[in-house]
Amino acid sequence: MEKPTLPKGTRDFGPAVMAKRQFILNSIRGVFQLHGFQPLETPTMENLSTLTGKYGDEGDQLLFKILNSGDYLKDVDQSKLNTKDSKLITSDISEKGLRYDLTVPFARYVVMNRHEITLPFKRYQIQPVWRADRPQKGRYREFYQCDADVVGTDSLICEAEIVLMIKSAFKSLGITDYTIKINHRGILAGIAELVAANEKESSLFVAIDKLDKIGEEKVKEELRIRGFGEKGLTTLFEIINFKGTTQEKVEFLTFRFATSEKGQKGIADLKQVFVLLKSYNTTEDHVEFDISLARGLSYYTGCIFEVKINNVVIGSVSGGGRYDNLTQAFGSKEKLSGVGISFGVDRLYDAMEELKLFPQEVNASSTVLISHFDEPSMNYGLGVLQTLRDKGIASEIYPDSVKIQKQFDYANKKMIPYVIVIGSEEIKSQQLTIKNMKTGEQEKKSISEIISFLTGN
RNA sequence: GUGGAUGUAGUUCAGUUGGUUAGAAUGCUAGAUUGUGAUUCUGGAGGUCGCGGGUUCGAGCCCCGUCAUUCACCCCA
Repeated sequence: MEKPTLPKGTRDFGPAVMAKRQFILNSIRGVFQLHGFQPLETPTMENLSTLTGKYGDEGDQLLFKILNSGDYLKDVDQSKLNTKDSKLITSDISEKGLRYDLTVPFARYVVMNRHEITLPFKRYQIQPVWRADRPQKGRYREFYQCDADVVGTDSLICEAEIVLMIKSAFKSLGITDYTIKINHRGILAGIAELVAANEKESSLFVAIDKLDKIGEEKVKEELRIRGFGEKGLTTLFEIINFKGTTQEKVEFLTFRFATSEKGQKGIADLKQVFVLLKSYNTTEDHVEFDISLARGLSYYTGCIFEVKINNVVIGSVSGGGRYDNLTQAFGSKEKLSGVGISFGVDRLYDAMEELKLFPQEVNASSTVLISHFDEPSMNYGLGVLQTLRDKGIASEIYPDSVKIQKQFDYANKKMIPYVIVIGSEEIKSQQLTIKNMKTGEQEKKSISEIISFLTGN
């Protein structure tokens, strides 16, 4: 028989992995709720018309499309079929696709439910998304995103709170060595004006975003190929190579952007965000104003964020920014500004695994296993089991009458810290043996003593 | 979409210039112990060497194809 396999880029999550994933998910969910965000879920599939055109040409190609049900070729024009050009007929044979991110479905939801949403609307969403690219390290075809977005306000308090939420989430995850990079599309636009990028803005942004990865020379090389002149390149690197404190960068750019309206706006926004952070009584630790941060998604218009964990070779674990026009793509006449952040659970997992940051406890399943020497003691154990569960102690009984070694092995494998041993002596004396599986120590206690021992009361 | 690497036991891997019956560790399983494990000892099961073809007297090893996994590019969480 053929061995079953998984589709490329997808994974099963066994109990040990799930325990750790849920630790991450619960931590992030807790942070979102603490900051006043409410949950939202949207369908796995969306109409293709909802998804296409929102992520650029590259993004459209990475959409998973769902074949129409039934006789999907029936109504396709024969001449189109004869061309054998699959792009021509995709719109005829597929009208649904899997969601590519959580922001676009959220925008769709806001437009559809505008009448019952109170602005500003703060929602969080934790669901898998799908992308049809080729998997590699830290890149999957199915992965989870944890998004928190606010729509309906231009307030930069939202930007500041994004920084706070990132800090708070990383604190509860135990990640200490990381950098929140922050920049502004206005600043990038200002740079583009200065180097006369004109129509080539996006290739300029893509190239400078790679600066810390491939280095100055390679970026220059790429930009020359894209048709940028030496004069522009000199100006560009004068700006993005500027080193200094946030304060110094702001002053430097204010000077350079004297004639750029967009650039000035970017500086003013960022300045304000840093002022607000101060009002929150938080430090600027981990926060870095990075002039070369660009981010690919074209819908960002204001501040942009990206979070990297240091000393781990993995892409960014979190990213986000402000977008002014997203709901307009769905025919909203009202201009709703939104700003959001997304955590990539799978990358956080990989990074935390590599840095050995998962607490030992997350693996524990039950607290107690009830083991027994014979059938009468197994039956007696059932009553004990129920008593423990009534007190909220996660517990289980070994369901077969087998030798004690096997029951202990089971407890060890499931990392159950305590085993209660029941035999004829225990039944007679009403004193059960409780064993600490780590130290091997054991003592006899009554059920009520065991309960107060395990619950710590 | 483009390029590289790797496919041998459940798992991690050895396997000589191509030579007889493909090994180890670990895990699994049964027993030294009829009330005590992770750390003793002994036995047992488990492999169409990814798949298909070719070269050869002979292929796990060489050649071609194919599939899978993985890394990088593009792009992205």
